[in-house]
Amino acid sequence: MSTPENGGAVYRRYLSAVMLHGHAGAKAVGMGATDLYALNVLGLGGSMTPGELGRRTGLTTGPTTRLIDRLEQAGYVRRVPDPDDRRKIIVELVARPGGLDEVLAPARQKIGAIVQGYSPEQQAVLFDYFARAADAYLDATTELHDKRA
Amino acid sequence: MSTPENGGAVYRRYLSAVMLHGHAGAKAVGMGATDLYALNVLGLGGSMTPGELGRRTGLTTGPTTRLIDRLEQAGYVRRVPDPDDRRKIIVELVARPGGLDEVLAPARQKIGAIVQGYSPEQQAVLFDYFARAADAYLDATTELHDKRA
DNA sequence: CCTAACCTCTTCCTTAACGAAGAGAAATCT
DNA sequence: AGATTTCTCTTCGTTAAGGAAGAGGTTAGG
Repeated sequence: MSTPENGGAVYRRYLSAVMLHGHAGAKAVGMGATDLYALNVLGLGGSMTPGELGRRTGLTTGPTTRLIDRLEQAGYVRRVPDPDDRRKIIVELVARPGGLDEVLAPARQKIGAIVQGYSPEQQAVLFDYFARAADAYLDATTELHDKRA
Repeated sequence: MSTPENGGAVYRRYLSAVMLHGHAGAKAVGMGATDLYALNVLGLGGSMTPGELGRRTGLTTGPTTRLIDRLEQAGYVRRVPDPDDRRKIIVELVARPGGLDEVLAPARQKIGAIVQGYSPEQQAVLFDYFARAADAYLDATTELHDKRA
């Protein structure tokens, strides 16, 4: 069993496994790395314009258009006109049968089973951690992004 | 605060944040997606031959050679001759100052601080979860990989 | 021994993705 | 109203990455 003493190693292994799994899933549905990245950006940031998506993915306008083309053609995303500004377009996620979400679902079920093996109090600790850690990672990611600019 | 009721959403957000952060870090040090993937494979599986690495990354021999070339030139990896079989080469990870690990370190420190905010019993729950979840993800990744073959 | 199998690397070709620059359409400002 | 700014999209050229096929060196089996 793992203890806080070897926590660093345990955590690193966990992170690697998560990243590996995400990447493998993307590959299994024939998706490139930038596409997966963009999907995560949309999942976290909600619907946004191509310009905003390009900014957050670090792409210029040309590749951004084609990134959205790919995602739209694959059915992950939809282009919706902005009612307030007719120059703009809003890119929004779309539930896609047979898509990445379904490919990744088996793993999430396993995780769900693991989590349910804990007591309610323990589960509360886990979910509290998830929420806090997500914020920390998003902060750190923003810093990474700023450093590049 | 998060509760098990909205646990699915919380967890998805957490996963997206982790993946986003890894990808952003890789980009910040000028590393492609496959390179990051290979680094994770090596971190999880330990040193291995180019053939094995190629198999696990889903690459043929040509791109595998150049993948290792890139990683070696960037200082993340080292080629060592296999003492038992002189046809073989062993690729092993190398600690790299200024590399991906250091770029990602600030986030890990934040995570460390979060974890230390919990009681010892709660920390034990977290580390237990990390270990179990890593196994689950690795299993699921293997299944993904097999499905493609 | 000497042939067959194995492992890595090299070479050539194709494909995919990105950046830069500019066109077209719509909103904002004077 | 007219000019400027702001979006998105298109096009062109470049670069990076992957697949296929074969060469060179090494081990294993007849």
